[in-house]
Amino acid sequence: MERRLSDTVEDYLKIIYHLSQGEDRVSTGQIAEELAISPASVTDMVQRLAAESPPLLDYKKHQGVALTEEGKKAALETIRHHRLLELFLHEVLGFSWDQVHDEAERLEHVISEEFEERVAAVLGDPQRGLHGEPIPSRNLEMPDQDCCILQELRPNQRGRIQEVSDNDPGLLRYLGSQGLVPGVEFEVIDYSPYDDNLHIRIADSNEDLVLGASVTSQIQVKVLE
Amino acid sequence: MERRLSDTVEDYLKIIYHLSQGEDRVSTGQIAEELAISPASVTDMVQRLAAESPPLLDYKKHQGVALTEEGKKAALETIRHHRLLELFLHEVLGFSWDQVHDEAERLEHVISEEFEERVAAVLGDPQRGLHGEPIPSRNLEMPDQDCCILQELRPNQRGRIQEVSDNDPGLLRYLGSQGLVPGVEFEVIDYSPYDDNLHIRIADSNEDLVLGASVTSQIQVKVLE
DNA sequence: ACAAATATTTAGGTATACCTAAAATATATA
DNA sequence: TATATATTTTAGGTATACCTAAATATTTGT
Repeated sequence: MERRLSDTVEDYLKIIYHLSQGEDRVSTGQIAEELAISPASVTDMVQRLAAESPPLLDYKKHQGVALTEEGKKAALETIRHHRLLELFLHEVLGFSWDQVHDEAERLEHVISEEFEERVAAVLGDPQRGLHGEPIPSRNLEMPDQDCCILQELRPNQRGRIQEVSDNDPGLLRYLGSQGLVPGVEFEVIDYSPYDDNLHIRIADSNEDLVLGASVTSQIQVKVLE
Repeated sequence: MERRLSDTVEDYLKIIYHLSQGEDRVSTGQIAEELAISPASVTDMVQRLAAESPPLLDYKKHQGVALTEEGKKAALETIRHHRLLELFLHEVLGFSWDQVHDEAERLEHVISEEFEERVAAVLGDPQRGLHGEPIPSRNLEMPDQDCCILQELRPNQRGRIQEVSDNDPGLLRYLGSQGLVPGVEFEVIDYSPYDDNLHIRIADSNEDLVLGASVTSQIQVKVLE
């Protein structure tokens, strides 16, 4: 059970975990897309990971893959590392919230259990990451959160920003500059069906923001009644 | 000039730097020994590194290798990372001085310039590492220190511990328990030529310590008159 | 100086993780 | 339902970084 996985394998499992959100199985094409490698390489790899003992993936030709329990644990371990590291880089070393992703992406594969535990302790065992993401617990339970995508809200609905996607530094700088950070509450004022723009008003503010789909699709919110 | 070197290449350069201390050239056999791989693999690699442009090593068949300026800079960069990380792991995360080496060994290859600079800033731009090692400056100048190995001292000589080797956790725990840490002054009381034992007395202490060659060879000292 | 011992290099081979091109299978459309 | 399109897989190939066994060069001892 205590196999040491390569950085590459950890990346595959992590990506498959993320792509599995809401989906039953994940296609090799999607994985290739995300990892920016050829579909043939992905087929190669997923066959190998499904052939491990115990297998990390469930794979059936032409039907995509799903994580096994084993693979899911490994993915959550890496995701826990990533999110703890992002928070640590910000809180302790003063990285800005758009700088942490790339650094964490490399560090997540090499830190020890010891490092993970000391970082968690220094941060006070946080439940949420820098961008609002839930952090899997030490025993790798992922807290489930019921939230939806800002893009899906319509006028008169109110919500609270729960999580923003962490991998586009430019987007993060923009969100930061507009005050669109986890915890902030807002109301949807208007919606334009043609360009999919959403007009929102942040609580305790009198300026409206007009956000396109490429922004609203990257923000997870909790709907407030 | 800004090539990205693999972890493996960085390890070769670092080891060659360390083995070069005092030596003109380093043999492939020595490198193989240190890296615990076969001499044939080392020959392979050093030929490749000498063939790079610009070359990282100077290599002549059967005559060992020496670092080029380029190779030396790369080695010092990795060594700077390593020593800053060891200090950081101890000071900020509370790792003990025998735990830091292995962790730093993995982290040193993946941290960015940004990370390096922030860590250096948090630590107050330290000149010496956790085990007393000189830390190369940001512009990769290695402060030269004139010190010698404790093993070479003889009765009536006094000295100050300058640096202890960082890679053997057991040895480090022992040294720590005996108060043999950088900065400590002592006097050599006796020397046994047959077993190469050194009897020393730590300043402001009344116990003698008897240290074998496997210990005294791992401690660098500055001789005091 | 020369043989024996030691060190180094060459040759050929392995696993990982990627690639392209071609073949096979699935899905969509007429 | 048959064909066109898109997706996935197979086959064969590359670079890195290691290996063992055999060949070659160097060093050591007499």
